[in-house]
Amino acid sequence: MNRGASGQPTELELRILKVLWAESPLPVREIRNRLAENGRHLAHTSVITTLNTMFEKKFLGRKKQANAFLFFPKVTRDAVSQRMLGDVVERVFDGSAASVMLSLFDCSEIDAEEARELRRLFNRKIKEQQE
Amino acid sequence: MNRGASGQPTELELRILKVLWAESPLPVREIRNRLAENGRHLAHTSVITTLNTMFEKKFLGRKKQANAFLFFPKVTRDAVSQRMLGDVVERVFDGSAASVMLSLFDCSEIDAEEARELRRLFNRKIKEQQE
DNA sequence: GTCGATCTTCTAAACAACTAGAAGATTCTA
DNA sequence: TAGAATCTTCTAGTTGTTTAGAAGATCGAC
Repeated sequence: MNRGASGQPTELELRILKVLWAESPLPVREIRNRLAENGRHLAHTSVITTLNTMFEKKFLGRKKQANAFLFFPKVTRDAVSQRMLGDVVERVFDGSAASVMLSLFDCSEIDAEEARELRRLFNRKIKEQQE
Repeated sequence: MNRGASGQPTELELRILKVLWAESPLPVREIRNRLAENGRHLAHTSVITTLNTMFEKKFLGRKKQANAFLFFPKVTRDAVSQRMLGDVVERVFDGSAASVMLSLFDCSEIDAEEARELRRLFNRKIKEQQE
């Protein structure tokens, strides 16, 4: 079993998805430019190859316009995020969401606004569970 | 750049680390048995090969006992968890821990006990930030 | 119609993860 | 000491990701 068998997008695939989540559909050249802006410089054909495998994996759709293809996402950002996070929760934290949150607490910045927002959510959840 | 350049343990490597975090040092045969108990059946030499690459990556240490090696972790569970989670937070959620928590809220079970514990942590954090 | 620009498909190289066989070394036992 | 068991190192095949060149198709300009 290869690690890629998990069905998660790879590092480059995720970058491409991010480009297309921000704006789509886009032609190859445009996607290539956005990647370059993010510091990822690739040959035109390298981008095409990756886009084609993503198309085969059903991560992307495409439609022909004139002579060129336009690509667009077939998966939502939320769905992918959930899956990738869920994968780590499962594999690394043995499925315990609470452990993940504790871990996040230690190593990341959460500003006052966010902290209040999250506390509110917990309050609601605790109330719900008391019903 | 290959995705492996991230320095994170791969799927199999993580499984092996988990075995050794639970008990160490252990000889190859024992590690192999524990993996098999978890549904991962591998040839003896496959396990050795992987252990050796993990040794080269400094994930593991080893010491000779009689004719065999005993392997033990050189990285803590907390450190690896933090790094792997941090990687996803960065790559998928653009560094926003709050987004991750919101996402966790939607898709995972958090029981009443945990919810109260987490609320308590948020309360403390909010107080700290008010100072 | 031809030339050049642009787009695609086909092919393939490099590398890492995973897998495991063959062969050599060591130790244990009879 | 001979043979069996066990352990290691060496080697190598398969697959997936990333990278990109070569060659063919298409379109616009002149």
